Amino acid sequence: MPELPEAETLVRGLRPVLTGRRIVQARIHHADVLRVPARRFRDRVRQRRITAVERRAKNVVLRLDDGILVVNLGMTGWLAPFGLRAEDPPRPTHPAVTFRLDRGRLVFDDVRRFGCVEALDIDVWRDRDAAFGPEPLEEGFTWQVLAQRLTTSRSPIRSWLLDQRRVAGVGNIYACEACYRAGVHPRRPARSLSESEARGLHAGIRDVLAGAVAAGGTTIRNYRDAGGDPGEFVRQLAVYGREGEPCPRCKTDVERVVFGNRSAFFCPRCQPEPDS
DNA sequence: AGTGTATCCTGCAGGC
DNA sequence: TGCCTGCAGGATACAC
Repeated sequence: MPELPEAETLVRGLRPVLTGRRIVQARIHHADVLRVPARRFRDRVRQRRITAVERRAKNVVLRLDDGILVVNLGMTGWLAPFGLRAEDPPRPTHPAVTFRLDRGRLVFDDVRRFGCVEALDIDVWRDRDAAFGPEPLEEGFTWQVLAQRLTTSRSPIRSWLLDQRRVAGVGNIYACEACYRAGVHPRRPARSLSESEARGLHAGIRDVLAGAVAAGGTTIRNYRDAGGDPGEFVRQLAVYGREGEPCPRCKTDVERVVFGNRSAFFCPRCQPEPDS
């Protein structure tokens, strides 16, 4: 579910209320969101203070005074703060982990439990962090950086964009939307993009992600921010989830095609088929 | 190196 | 109403 804009929105809501808090204890309701035995996890976070709240790729990163707490939200993950804001969010329906804090509590809620919560040593996190591709909204992500990276791969551009080692934080919604904005068919081999198409894709990625952050993310079904509110970007989606509806630009019906196990949405006229 | 398939899990929408 | 199928914002492992 959550891609970069959703994780970023969540982080922005959590940062002011979690920074400086101390984890008194963790309660595990569903150990399958952990990667180590529950007891080991609890021991690693007990009495640790949260020193910073950040995002990397699609992950919520809580820096602790000793180690790092990384939350991958998976498809339906959500972090809900209670007793920390003027108003509490709605009660979680599928709590997996509850962190009791020195004031209030933080609940990791996850319907499908594809998400995961890990307490890592700083050096383990450093390696993990280094394996992600560039953050697309940071200054260093220029169109030249993207164009250069595209040249090494024959994989379809939509699949390429989903690989977190190549560019961090892009998921299926924004990959489809970025391809649309660039006028590039989602199945085009990455290295077949011309220089001007790479420029267009770069702009498409940045604009769609920045727009989605500004709108508080996209809520298709489950996504909620720290206050429990949905994101509004769904109204600005041009193709994702809009099979059979008119392309905003040329009015041709949007199509859906499945490859790499995921649906891709595109306008057959604005994003012509690759030669095959 | 790429692709298709399967897996984890729950919920919901649509067809009959 | 109930049952069935397919689908879902992610990530990974496998065989070919």
